[in-house]
Amino acid sequence: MEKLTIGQLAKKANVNLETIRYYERRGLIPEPPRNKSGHREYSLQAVKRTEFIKRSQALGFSLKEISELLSLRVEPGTTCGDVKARVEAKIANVENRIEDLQRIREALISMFKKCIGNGPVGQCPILEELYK
Amino acid sequence: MEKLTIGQLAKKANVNLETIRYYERRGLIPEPPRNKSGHREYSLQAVKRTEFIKRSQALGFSLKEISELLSLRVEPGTTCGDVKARVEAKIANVENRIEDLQRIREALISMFKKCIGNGPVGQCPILEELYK
DNA sequence: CCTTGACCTGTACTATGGTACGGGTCTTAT
DNA sequence: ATAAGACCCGTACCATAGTACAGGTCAAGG
Repeated sequence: MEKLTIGQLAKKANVNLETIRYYERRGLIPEPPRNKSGHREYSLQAVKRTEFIKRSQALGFSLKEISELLSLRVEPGTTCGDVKARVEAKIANVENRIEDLQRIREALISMFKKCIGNGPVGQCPILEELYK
Repeated sequence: MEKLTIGQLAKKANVNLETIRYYERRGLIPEPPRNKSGHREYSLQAVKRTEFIKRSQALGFSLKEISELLSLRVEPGTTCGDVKARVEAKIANVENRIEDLQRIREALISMFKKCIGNGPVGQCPILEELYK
């Protein structure tokens, strides 16, 4: 069974070494055994765990939510539906954020159109609208 | 000319009193004159300034960007086009964020569909996909 | 007279997700 | 033998946008 140092794990998982120690402090990565010098010894499982965290982050989950997902995996009595519910909630959350941004986009575009783009800033319709 | 205390300004602009002092430290609100007791004395202009900040924030501008917008108003030689360019950049930025979120949404929905939703968490296709 | 409320200053703390650094130990190669 | 490199721990620092709190002053009302 291959063993990795923290530096090797960081390289394999493509994260900063300090990030690994941070995830350990946050409980996202289990504390690994130590060798006789007190150095952390990781298995290849730790690479997968780290990648899981990164993939979940890329899908919009916070580290707190990721801990919860990881807990689901080990809590007795948890079903697939529990995981599915998290994903469903996240989908709703992402959709809300998209709608907020679309409203913002509309407002910005409407301001943008009002401004001819030349002339002094004193009569800028954009600033006037923002400034009331 | 009506004068407002910091508390009255906070109430009128619907923000926390500490937020006003924070904006002053950040240079977003000019330091107002003081009365004989050293208390800040605001004009009604300060309400407008605070509302400008809040409106701009709601459109996705950071406090740093808002300071820049405010500086444009007073820098000599600034044109309306300078403001317009900021808005255009922000529109592009918002559109990018929308696209990112839409990709995330698609990925989440595809995971969601793969999961039947019953059965133990051990075989959950969502966790399997994330965990690789 | 003295308490209450609103203000003052400066600093610390919140959340989020890390990153950096100082000082110490341990292994490995030259 | 010793210097380099990787690791250890604990703490401080980064950005963002505030919020809270301690300890002090001041004016007005009961």
